[in-house]
Amino acid sequence: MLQRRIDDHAPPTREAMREAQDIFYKHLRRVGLKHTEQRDTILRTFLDTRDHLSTDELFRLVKKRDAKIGFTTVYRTLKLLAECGLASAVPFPDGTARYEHQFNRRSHHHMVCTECGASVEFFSPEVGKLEEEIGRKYHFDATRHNFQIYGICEDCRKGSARKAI
Amino acid sequence: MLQRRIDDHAPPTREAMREAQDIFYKHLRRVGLKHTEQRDTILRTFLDTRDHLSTDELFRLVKKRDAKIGFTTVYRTLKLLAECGLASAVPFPDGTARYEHQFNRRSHHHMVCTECGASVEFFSPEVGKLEEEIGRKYHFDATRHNFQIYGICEDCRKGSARKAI
DNA sequence: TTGAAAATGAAATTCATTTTCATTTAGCAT
DNA sequence: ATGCTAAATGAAAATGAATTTCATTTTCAA
Repeated sequence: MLQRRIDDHAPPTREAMREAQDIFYKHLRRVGLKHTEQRDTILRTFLDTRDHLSTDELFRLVKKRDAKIGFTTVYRTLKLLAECGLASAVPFPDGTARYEHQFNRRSHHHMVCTECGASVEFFSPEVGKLEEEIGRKYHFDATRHNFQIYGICEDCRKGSARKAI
Repeated sequence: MLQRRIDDHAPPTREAMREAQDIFYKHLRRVGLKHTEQRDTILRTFLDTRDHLSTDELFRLVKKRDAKIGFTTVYRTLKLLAECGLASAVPFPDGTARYEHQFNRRSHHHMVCTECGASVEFFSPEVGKLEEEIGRKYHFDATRHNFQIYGICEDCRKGSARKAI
């Protein structure tokens, strides 16, 4: 199931898309890989989607644009995107690996509803500060963090309240 | 590989062990399940170990105490322990599900070294406060959270510095 | 244009997790 | 104590996501 995702981000501008492609192809050249149409399609599809995608979900979306692209290629491209920082894995409680785009995004975190699976983004600069502080305190060279809050969202709370009447 | 784990917690006292068993067996009775020797052995083994255990790792430890206990039983018991709050899953970057004990533990978080996989616990009451605040702000009934910092630990930093010379 | 290196995608493999099922056990009622 | 019934057990099979293999096709630099 596609994860519903609530945030306040606009879709990527043509400009941003271009920049992301640039980053991707620079990365490919750096590690001696080639520029292909499939990789292009996969990158675009990924950037056009705001949800947290599993490999399989991205694969389905990619197939709509080019039915000949295989799962394996999507899988490998997603890894490349993660390598160059355009995507990053978000651990979700359903066990599958999900990716979100990382390019041009404010540092953010997620609230995940354990009932319906919806995830709501939130922004809290404090969390970033904590990362720094704690890294310093423990002599840990902190590069990134992960913060999720689990609970029941308003909709589900109302839903089950209604049922209870 | 067993995750090295650095924290400042003492092994469980006989007292704490007893209390945990009590919680477990009350839970079993509540849901109409039975008290068995296998479950007892598994609980004890789990509590005696401070590391973050995957099901398979716990299984290996349990086998040392009673070679006849099967993987399936460990797997199912671990789920029961999670149900009654004695264990909880910690999402690790290696993809496998890992559990830690939750009984009588302060709320804590993890720093994970992306190089050697070691995890260091830290305590930060601020994180709990953030959970509350944010839940209130977004009308989200927050029940728990997850906070991990990724980076390079001091040992690995020294190690690679040495290599570079 | 051409050839070497890389990419592709279907299929096979791996591996953790979960389920099935025949057998054994716990614990309640007698 | 004894029998009974629901639950527990554990070996094996099933599942399903992640990863690898390999024969074929494509890219791109010379």
